[in-house]
Amino acid sequence: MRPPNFIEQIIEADNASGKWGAWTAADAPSPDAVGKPRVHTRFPPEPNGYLHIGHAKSICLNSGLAKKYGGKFNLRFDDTNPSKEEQEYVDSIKADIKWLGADWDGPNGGGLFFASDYFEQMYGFAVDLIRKGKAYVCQLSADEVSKRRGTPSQPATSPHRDRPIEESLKLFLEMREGKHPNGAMSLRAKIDLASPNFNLRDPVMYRILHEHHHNTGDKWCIYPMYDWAHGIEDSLEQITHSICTLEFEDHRPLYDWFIDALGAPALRAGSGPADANNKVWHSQQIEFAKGRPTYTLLSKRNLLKMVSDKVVSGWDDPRMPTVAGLRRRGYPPEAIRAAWDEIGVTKVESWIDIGRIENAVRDHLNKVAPRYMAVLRPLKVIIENLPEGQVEWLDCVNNPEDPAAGSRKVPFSRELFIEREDFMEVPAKKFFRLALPPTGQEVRLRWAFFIKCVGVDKDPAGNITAVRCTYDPATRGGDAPDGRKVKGTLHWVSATHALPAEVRLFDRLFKVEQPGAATENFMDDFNPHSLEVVTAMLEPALASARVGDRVQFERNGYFCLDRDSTPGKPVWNRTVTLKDSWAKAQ
RNA sequence: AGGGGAUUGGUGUAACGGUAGCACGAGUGACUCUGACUCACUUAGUCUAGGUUCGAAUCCUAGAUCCCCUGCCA
Repeated sequence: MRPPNFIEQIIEADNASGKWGAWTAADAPSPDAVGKPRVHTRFPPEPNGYLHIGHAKSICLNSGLAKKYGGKFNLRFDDTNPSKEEQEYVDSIKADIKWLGADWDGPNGGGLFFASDYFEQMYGFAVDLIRKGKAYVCQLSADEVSKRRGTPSQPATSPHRDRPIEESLKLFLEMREGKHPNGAMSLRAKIDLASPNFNLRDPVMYRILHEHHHNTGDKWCIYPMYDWAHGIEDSLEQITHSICTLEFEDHRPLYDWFIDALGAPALRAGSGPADANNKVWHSQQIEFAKGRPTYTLLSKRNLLKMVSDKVVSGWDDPRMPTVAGLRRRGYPPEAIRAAWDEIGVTKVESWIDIGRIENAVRDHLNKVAPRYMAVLRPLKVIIENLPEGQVEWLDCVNNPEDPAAGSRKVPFSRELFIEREDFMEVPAKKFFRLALPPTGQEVRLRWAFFIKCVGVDKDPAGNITAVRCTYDPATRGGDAPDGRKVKGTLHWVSATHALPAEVRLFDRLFKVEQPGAATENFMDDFNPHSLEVVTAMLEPALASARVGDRVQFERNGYFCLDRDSTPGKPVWNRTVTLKDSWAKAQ
């Protein structure tokens, strides 16, 4: 068991002290959770883009915590800015999260929410704050607010700060009623114009935006800002631990200020549930560091540029670090979850070796992916002592790691394909595969027969067109009755039964670990060879594969049937290669 | 400049005043009907300088380096 991370330590301390109270029969995630300490997390995406592997960290963290501590996990769309948000993103985010296995409506699900569902309550809370003298309507333009922001040593200013409460109330109502154009005024919290933390210099709570909202339509023309809205959303959903990334650390005083301003004066950060003394549920904001995978870009701007410049085929291009891309590439959600769990959660900003994530993919697929034989770069082999037309159907083990996976029949005939790189006329040192005599040794064709090379055919240009071999019928199944051993085992496909297929071999999108670090322009580091397309020969059993199926092509890697496949024209994506110590040694 | 954070092998992490450990990577070997998987061994670390202490990654002082903050974005 890995040791608890710092967030888990906080939760365990809270559970021990009873800070958040216990689940009641009315709201427990399950009957046996009643009376147990509350742990309630959420993932609050803004629906303005596609989810990527970095978001997956937060999703796994938050939903994993709910599961681990028998609590609840909410999916909540933080849809407070209609000018950037669209229904399309709501749908894709839901699909991605579901696929990742974060159960907002499963056993530890707390439900699906929208910040926009709280707009009316937020408005009421804002009026409360104005009445308490803690917020005011400011008629400075955005530009002027910015100019008057001050410096670390000079406080900000606003001429409207001491406006009478009644006047702010009236103007705020007019804002809501649409009597003023965008930017004419805003509602600001009255906090501290001289604070060294600029977030506290009377931050804007509401701005005027005459825009259509994907959820509330045209009901509103004022929209709450993140800092004002987020704590309320957490509070209304009785979130216990509000987990966000490091850049919100200096927003925490503001998060706490707003909740305190609404509740009892004695509230402190993470003070817990509402009770007689606490009018407002005060969630605890906790910040953790994002993880940046090497050879990868995650910023929305940069991903968008790759999509619009068409250097990738779209947001779900299998080379993209988006959840949709990874899914299409064949990454199993279990592997993504395992990878982030192994990597851990801290406040240290770090680079994540992309190889770790790939390893997690191999690790999972090794256990579950059925094996097949497919030749990526075919070289013809002719078995001279096997008569034309004769077909041997051989039993092949589907998954040596999983006896329950059973076996299948694979045809063996006079003409076969093997991998080009599995043959050398003159074998290199420690090359255990097929080679010309006298140095060439006997090799095994997997689950089939031992074969020996007896010659090669070449075209006039000297290119090898076929390798001539003989087989030993006594080695049927792949073992010699006399006990002799071979050093190499090759995968193969019967040429007459082979299924041609397009196979897309992906490599990293960038040539360097930290794209853009050297020249500011990340496209300087773009890897022009990140996609290679080959026509491979597959064993016939693969004909029944369905889109999304994940299999191992023996000795080649893990592959996933792409949605571009059409009947008779399959397209396979290489998810990840197998480790290859032979290639590495070369 | 001011404010908020961070710093342990190549990478990611653990330690909560008491033996610096784990995982990944890398290297070597064993095994093998996938040069995969698995197994064994090896490799390498507390940002710096002082101080407190029997004892410091941990506490104190000073410094260094890196990240974030002056949107009516989230």
